[in-house]
Amino acid sequence: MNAKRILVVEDEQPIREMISFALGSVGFAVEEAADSRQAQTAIANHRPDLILLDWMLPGVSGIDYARRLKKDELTREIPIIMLTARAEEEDKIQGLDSGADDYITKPFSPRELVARIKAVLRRGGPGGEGEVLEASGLKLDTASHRVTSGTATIEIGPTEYRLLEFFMSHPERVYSRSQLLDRVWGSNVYVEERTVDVHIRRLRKALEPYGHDVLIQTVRGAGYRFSTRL
Amino acid sequence: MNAKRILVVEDEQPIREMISFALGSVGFAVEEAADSRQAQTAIANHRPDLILLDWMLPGVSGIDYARRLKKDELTREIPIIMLTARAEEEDKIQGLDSGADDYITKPFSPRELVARIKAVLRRGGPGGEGEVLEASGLKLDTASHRVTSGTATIEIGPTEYRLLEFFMSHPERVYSRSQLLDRVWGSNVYVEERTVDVHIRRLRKALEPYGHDVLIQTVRGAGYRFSTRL
DNA sequence: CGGGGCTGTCACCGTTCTGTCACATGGCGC
DNA sequence: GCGCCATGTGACAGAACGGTGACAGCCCCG
Repeated sequence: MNAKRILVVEDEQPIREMISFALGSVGFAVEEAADSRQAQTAIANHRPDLILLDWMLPGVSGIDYARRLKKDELTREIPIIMLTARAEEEDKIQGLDSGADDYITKPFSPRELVARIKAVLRRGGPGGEGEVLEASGLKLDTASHRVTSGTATIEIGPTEYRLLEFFMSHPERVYSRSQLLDRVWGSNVYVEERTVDVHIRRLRKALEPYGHDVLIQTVRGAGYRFSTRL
Repeated sequence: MNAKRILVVEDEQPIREMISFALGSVGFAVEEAADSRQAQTAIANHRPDLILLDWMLPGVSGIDYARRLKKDELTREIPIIMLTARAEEEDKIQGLDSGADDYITKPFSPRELVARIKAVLRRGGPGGEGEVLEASGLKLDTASHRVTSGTATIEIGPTEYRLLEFFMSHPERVYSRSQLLDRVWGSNVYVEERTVDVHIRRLRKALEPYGHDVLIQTVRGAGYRFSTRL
């Protein structure tokens, strides 16, 4: 596989170099840009597979730039990870609104950065768009973000959707609450393990009218499992 | 599951004790160290599962110490959470390449501390590969945590599962009650040896409808054996 | 600023599991 | 056949575990 190209847009040189070094040393092809103009040039030259975008940029702010990228047909599909120094909730929300695929709060470890990048790349990666997961008549269309059973559409919340998507793409395997938190919620989210139970219940409740709730199985003492077998 | 060991490296005694108390009360096994020398000793004695490292330490600074830990082959894999009183950008930058896995800025709540520790520990190993153990038509799938015979799923409790998993991965060999307690229950658990008998019986009872109970054999005066031979 | 959707936490509850006991059963040496 | 001792077995109380309804905070949308 060709090395993935990462474009680092960050105005502070030391940080930029540190990131470049960290990513370069694990095999990514890194390009750097200090502001949105340089970024545009870089994108035009070598379309990156992912953009790391600093929150604070001189001139056009990172968040505005992210919006611009997501509006443009040519760049819309490039995943963006926002780097932000501030951890305030408000920032995070705005960051998500901007269309960023993920965000990382400074300070962060290189390991975490790499992990996030890989995670985001994985999402958009192979199989392209529009994968349809199916099990016992329960269908989940990743492209349209829709869950159906027969002709009926099943309404579920965002978290339940992510949970179901994870389960359906990793069936016949037990996951502990801990692992689910990691894989579905994200690695730097701090919530109670029992919260998983609640979302499992919400998911089951939504699937129950169609009889698909049996697919979500409890493995006492171990976690939960998605399985078509009883 | 064994309690996770946390090593707290912090020179100010009151803070150290507060942290110890907070972690101890939620079930972590806590060890304390006031400086990097004590920390080294503690690590040598009982390899911790995670290190809480104060930013400011007398002598070798926390950040230098973190770098040292991450260089050493033996300690590289131990996750580190840095405790820092200052939130300045400069410190963060330095923190970036110290190799720490997370950062917490003082003051912090015990709750947050615990949550982040759990989150970091969670990242560890996503669990190995799925192995399928088989004997005389009895199948045990470690990935899905399921025991089957033909098309039927055999329902067994957690302890019976662990017991069967142990037996199937160590077949044709006698284990005394004491050894089974050690390998299946855990090394520092106090239970009666006869308890093994009871779980053996429960396991046999569960396997009996499928005729697999003959695989669990009593060796009078020695213990039990899992064997496909009569 | 009030309603509605979503999320994370709790407290409470029923179920399942666990470790022990007491007693039954059974092999073995004498 | 007799006793002895190891093992099998049914019962049980307490603990652990997971299910569930309720609720408060949050944000978004009129």
